[in-house]
Amino acid sequence: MTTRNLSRKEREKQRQRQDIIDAGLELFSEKGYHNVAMQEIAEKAEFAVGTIYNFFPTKADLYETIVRQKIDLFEQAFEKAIQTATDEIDQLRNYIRAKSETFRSNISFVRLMVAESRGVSFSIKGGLTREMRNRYYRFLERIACIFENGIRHKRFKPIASAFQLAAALDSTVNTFLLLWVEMPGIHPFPEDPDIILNIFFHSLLDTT
Amino acid sequence: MTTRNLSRKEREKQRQRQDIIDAGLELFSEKGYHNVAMQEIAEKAEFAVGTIYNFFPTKADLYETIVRQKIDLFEQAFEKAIQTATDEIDQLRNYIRAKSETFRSNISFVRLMVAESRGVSFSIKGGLTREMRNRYYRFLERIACIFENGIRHKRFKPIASAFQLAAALDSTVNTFLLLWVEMPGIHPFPEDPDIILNIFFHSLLDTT
DNA sequence: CTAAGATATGAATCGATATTCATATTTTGA
DNA sequence: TCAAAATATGAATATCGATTCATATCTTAG
Repeated sequence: MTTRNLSRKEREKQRQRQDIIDAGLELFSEKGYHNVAMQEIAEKAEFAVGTIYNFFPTKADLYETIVRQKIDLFEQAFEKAIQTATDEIDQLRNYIRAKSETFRSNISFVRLMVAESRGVSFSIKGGLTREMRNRYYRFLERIACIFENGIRHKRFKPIASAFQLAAALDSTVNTFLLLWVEMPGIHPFPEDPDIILNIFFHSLLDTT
Repeated sequence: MTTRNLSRKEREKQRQRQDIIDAGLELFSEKGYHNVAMQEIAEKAEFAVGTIYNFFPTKADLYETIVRQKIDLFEQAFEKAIQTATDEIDQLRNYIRAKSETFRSNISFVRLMVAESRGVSFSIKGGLTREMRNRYYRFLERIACIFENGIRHKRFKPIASAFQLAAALDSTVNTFLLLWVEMPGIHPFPEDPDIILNIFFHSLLDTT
């Protein structure tokens, strides 16, 4: 009973913690780190300011927790997507699909990243900035591997370095997603990942 | 003599104003809008705080002025580059070259944009955000026109909508430039614009 | 049921900094 | 050279908001 009691309590604590995180995410993504007061977060999460400080030592810490949690989620989703495919083309398809799904179900986080990607709030402490950058490069390397393999397997032509191809593809996907986030009516995100991939798969030049 | 005197004075005023702008740009790009105090800008520009307020009514106003000035410069450079070419391929080449040159000679501004693109500082007043977004879309439309023409002239194949092609190309160029800004040693920006264009011009798929 | 311990509360504190304005300095025109 | 007029100065003001902590409330275990 004691353990079970503790466990219930633990779970309750986690739920509260997550409520604060959710409130923070929503507010930060709407107004940006510096334009949100702890007071507001407290109100949104239905706690007193002081209580928030029982969970997170500082505002910056709360922010970092939010970002890390989401980034972890994103990375996991992408990695899983890539592993659930055999040939390189399918890997790219899956990664685009995963990215689109994860974006769609985490729009407020995407907004947060768009709003202050590497900016201000991160540079409070230099640490998170560097960490995020490194994580992103590692991710690009991961995509680059797919191109690397594709080239080795003679499925892809080496029209650029694997890393450049990865950067080009990922930035294109990002831009399409951002266009969709900002103007869903005018720039819907293509349901079929091949619409994006075709830009790379087919030659733009008409040599007829 | 009076007019000349006034003119000298005017020029002097402009120089001072520009000094403040330059100091602001450098500091904002290093530390982000919210982490720079007017005091610092004053010191860097070798003025007293009060003097800065003789030129700019508020900190936000100074910031907006800095951003607008640079954006204008960028837009002009791109437009000129596009106009200095006849066929579509050369237009794209020139635009990439112009973008790379303008980036290279305005790194601190680029840093500023990277750091807080649409974020915090803009949202002080809602206005600048929307303006920037609209300007960017107009610019993308401008690039899309090139693709549009290329497709009409049968130089390009319609592998995606003109706007999508524009978004894909521009985001790729941006990413390459950012990689270069962050790690010039590891990811040098390709001197030859064709290295980027080839990603789009040639088919990635090896159909041999 | 009760007291010790745990937790939540939010008013008060404290630091930071944008902005103002009384004063000092410089420039102008006679 | 001199006194308006213009301009520059920076100490003082005013506001904002992160963080603290004395107090109130709730939980637990005996």
